[in-house]
This record gives sequence, structure tokens and C-alpha cells, in this order.
Amino acid sequence: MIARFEDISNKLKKNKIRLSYQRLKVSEYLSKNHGHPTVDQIYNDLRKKVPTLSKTTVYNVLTVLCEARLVRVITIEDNETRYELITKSHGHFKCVLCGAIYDFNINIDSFATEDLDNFKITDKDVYFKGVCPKCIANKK
Amino acid sequence: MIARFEDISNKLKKNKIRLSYQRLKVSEYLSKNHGHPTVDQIYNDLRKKVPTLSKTTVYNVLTVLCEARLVRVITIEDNETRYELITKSHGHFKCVLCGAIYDFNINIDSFATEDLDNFKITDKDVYFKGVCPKCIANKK
DNA sequence: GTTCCTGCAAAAGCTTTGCAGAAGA
DNA sequence: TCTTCTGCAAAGCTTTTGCAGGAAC
Repeated sequence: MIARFEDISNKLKKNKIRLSYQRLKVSEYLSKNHGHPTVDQIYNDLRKKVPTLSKTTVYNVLTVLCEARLVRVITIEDNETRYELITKSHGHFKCVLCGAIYDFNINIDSFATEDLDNFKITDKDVYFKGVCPKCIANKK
Repeated sequence: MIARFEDISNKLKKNKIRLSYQRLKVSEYLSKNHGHPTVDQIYNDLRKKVPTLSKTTVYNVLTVLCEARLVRVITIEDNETRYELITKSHGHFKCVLCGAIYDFNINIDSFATEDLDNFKITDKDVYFKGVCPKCIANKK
């Protein structure tokens, strides 16, 4: 898991990505915020510290980081694109009431699927939806 | 699996959905086209037979069918919302080269996840990406 | 007759594009 | 110095909204 600023720098260098202030800041933000933020959230939060930041740049940076396989897109909902740093494989759960997204451990590689024997698989996503414990408690 | 027009009618009636021509046509289209169409595909294909159809209506109908749990949204890609009739649980594979989406059998309910013991789970989606056999063959 | 659906036009929201100036290597 | 990135403004798409006329029951 990427955590410190130095690690992020090295990650970018290894992937031959130029170290711009914006790229470092977006990477740092993702390493500190595991809430699977949207472009808008990243933009609005970072703007407080980086006033000149533009949303275009956030899009650009995320595209670069995705291409380098440092970041991945989460498409659990059709009207919002979310992002996270790539770490170990896990599933995503979204609460339909409060909107929170939870990570959960799941051994995705163990899925048996002879249907895809002749396919080259590069990405695996598991998305669950329902109601989280907090919202279950609130309803009572 | 829904197949015949009568079945669709009954499905809608059971769910207390008024039988409009457009709703029947969209449902029929989804029952005949298992390619996980987008709104645009449904609209453009159906327009040939239903010239007065509007895209707004396609959106409206899909929303109603989703609420009635007859149709589900597939969000395998962040820039395209796709739809399918709900049948038995299966996974979706998208080829990153040709864009085709394949269904594959997978026992999603068998996934062990004690992390979600206190969650109420209503939806489970499995999305894989990679290269399909056709495109693997074409590259050689 | 009452309810609710359709479809047009307009608005809203998200993402991409083009480009001049700025920053990285 | 040369290459590449940033950020503004505008354009492009997809989706939603408001509403008058029309269809379903």
C-alpha cells in the first residue's frame, strides 16, 4: 500500500511519469482518502490547498495514473465515477441508503469460471449493494 | 427467462405497471437482445419500428423496469450505462479491444465474505475485463 | 373521468478538446 | 532547450426536468 510522499514519488518515477505538483497531490490525496472519491470530491478538497487546480487537471492526472495501473476506476454506480489507488484485490459494497462505499475482503482469484478458459483476464471487479449496519440500526 | 410477448405482458401486469406500447416494445427488445444494450442502442433500433419513440421515454421505461426489478443496470464501464433483463445470476466480461460483453456462469452466492456479516446485501455484480478469444486470435 | 405516460424542448451535469502559457527534465 | 503539463474556455454527450397533449384503465 502506498502511504508516504516518497513512496508516491518513486512510484511515479518508476512509471516514467513526470513529477508535477498536481500529480503528487492527487496521488497523495488518494493514499490518504480511502473513501473512493469522485473527481468532484478530489477537486473540491484539493482546491483548498491548491487554489489554482483545475478539474481538467484532475481528469488528466487520473487518466495518467490509471494508464500506469496505479489507480483504478470504480463503476459501482452508473452516475458516478470513483477512483482508488490499486492495492490488494478486494470487493466493494455500496449502501443504497447513505451512499457509503465499504471495502471487503474477497478472494476474487478463486472464482471458478471455465466459461472464460480462452479469455485473457486483466481486471476483476466485485460490486455488492444493499444496506450497511449503520443504516440498518437507524431504521429501527 | 422472459421470452414471449405474453410473458412480458404478464410480468408487467404482476408488477402493476401499465401496459403501454413503448414499455412492451422496450421489454421485448431486451428479451431478444442479450447484448446488454445502451439507451442509445435501444432507442436507435426501436425507432425503426416505433418512429414516434423518444429517448426520454426509453429512459422512463428503463427506470420503471429497474424499480420493478425486471431489469438491471450494468456499469462495467464508466462511460456507458447498459441494461439487461434480470435472469439468473451471472458475471459479465468486457473485451477491451472489441468492446463485446460476454455473460459467464459464476456462483456469486458462494462468495465467502464474513466482512459483510452485518450487511443486508441486495445486489451482487461481478465484472471482468480483458481480451476475448476472437481478439486474441486476430492479434496473431 | 381520473390517473399517469409520452415526447418535445430546454436545462443540467459530467467529461473531453483545443490551445497558450508554464513547468519539468 | 525541448518536451510535456496545466488550466481556462468552449464544445460534446448523456441524462434529467417541466409540461401539454394523449393513452391506459
